[in-house]
Amino acid sequence: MLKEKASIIPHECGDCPIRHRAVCARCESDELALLDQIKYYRSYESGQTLIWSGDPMDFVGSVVSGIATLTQTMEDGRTQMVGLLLPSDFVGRPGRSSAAYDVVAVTDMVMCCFRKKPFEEMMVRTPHIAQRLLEMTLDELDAAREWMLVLGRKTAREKIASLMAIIARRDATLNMNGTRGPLVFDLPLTREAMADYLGLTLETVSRQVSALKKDGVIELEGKRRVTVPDFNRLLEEAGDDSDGGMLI
Amino acid sequence: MLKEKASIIPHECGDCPIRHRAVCARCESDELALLDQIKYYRSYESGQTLIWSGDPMDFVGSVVSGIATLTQTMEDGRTQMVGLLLPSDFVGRPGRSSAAYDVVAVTDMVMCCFRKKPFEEMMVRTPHIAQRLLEMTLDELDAAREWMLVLGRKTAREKIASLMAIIARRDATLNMNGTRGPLVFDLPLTREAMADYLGLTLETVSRQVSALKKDGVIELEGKRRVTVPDFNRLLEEAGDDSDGGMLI
DNA sequence: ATCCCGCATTGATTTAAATCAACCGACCCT
DNA sequence: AGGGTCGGTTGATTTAAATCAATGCGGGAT
Repeated sequence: MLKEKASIIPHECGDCPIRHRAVCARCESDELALLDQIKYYRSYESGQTLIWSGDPMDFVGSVVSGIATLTQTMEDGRTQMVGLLLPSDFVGRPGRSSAAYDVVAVTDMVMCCFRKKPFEEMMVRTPHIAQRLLEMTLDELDAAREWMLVLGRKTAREKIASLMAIIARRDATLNMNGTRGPLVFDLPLTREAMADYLGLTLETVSRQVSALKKDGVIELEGKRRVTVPDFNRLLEEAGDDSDGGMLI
Repeated sequence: MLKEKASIIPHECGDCPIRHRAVCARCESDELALLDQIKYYRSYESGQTLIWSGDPMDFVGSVVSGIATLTQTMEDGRTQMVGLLLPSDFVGRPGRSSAAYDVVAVTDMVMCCFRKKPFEEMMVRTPHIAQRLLEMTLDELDAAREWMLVLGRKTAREKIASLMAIIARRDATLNMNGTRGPLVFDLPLTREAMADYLGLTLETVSRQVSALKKDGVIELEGKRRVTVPDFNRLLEEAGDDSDGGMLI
């Protein structure tokens, strides 16, 4: 792995890839200029822990590129993923002094950070930021509740199918693949991370992925590249209303 | 059950029991006066479904008294509770036209409702409302993530203990029982509702409640009234850091 | 009283997923 | 080339919880 350390990647907000999806999405250009003054970029390597649960949190920020996980761990080591952070997702909670979860990079990533204090002050004066953050938080809450159904009531096979459907769907929206026909995407997670997301063991994940492949629900190229020949079939396997949850 | 139908219970906001915890908590008296103009009360009986998933939602509101559940149901009937609504909790999502979950009263209840349109308009002009709603939504998201750990990684016994701990804790904060010594509270949920919350069957819930009782972790008076002689013991049984999650 | 009905408990058996364990293959590093 | 590590697969066995099945019990209604 070539570790060219491009540790500071300055952007103009104007051509920021997450400009219209992140917490700044609703900001006018004058508000953006203010944010611009307090922002700074940080990059992290795959595998790095950005934030440890319980640590003081002196910044918040947006994922610009790459993927991270939010996880909770019990004393005996059992871990549950509670969030998957994709580009434009917000990290940290204004008004909270210490982190509630571990945040771990699963790919190399770049974050657009704000020191917490100035950001909080700005939030009070800039309703557009609070409005957008509310909207994003409500979306996250919906996603969390969707996952509660997956974790509490679905079988291992349905869980895997649900995860595939979610990744396929977000991949389609992120990359604007409005295409009919087979969906192709890369799993951003290891089998173990998938297990932590789904409340399973990695062996069960491996078995159920193999089973879905054997049954033609998915096709695999290597261990990470997935093709879904029939998205509705996948939704059926996920136990979802086969049209209630169409793309977008 | 005496069905005296006190269907309209007018309150002045000034002496509203949830005044300082609900979505209006941060409002100044002039803002409160505006809310007062668009609010109305509705009451529901235990067992009544306030809102069906998928239905158009033309109001939002706050639970004034009583308890309701938020549930998701799969086609084959498997159901998962995804939220427990207590006094001061907010129902509905500004900006969403149809309900995403069933909302069911588990006791008689009173709601303080706002028609969605006027409420949304008011939110734009009244940052105090949006700020408070953001805060409440972030809290709910934390609670949902806590539940994801419970659902994904805890054993049946730990799940029951976790639920008891949560109910005990909220009962203590709601009723200001800052008392040392044994906690006493009533379970607001049937065994089946507990099962739906925890991703278990009602038989397993019943067995594990009996087991916790046999082991002296809880005491039961009838089927609903619970005494917790040692809260730290309960937290241990829940698999929680035995002091990380103290009251408040 | 007696008959329900909804809620709850308890027991016997089955089963889905966890656990324990071996092994594979790709990639990296001396 | 050889050894090591990491991520992944597959098999055998165990186990926690689900399922199937009775039974208990308290509160209305008749």
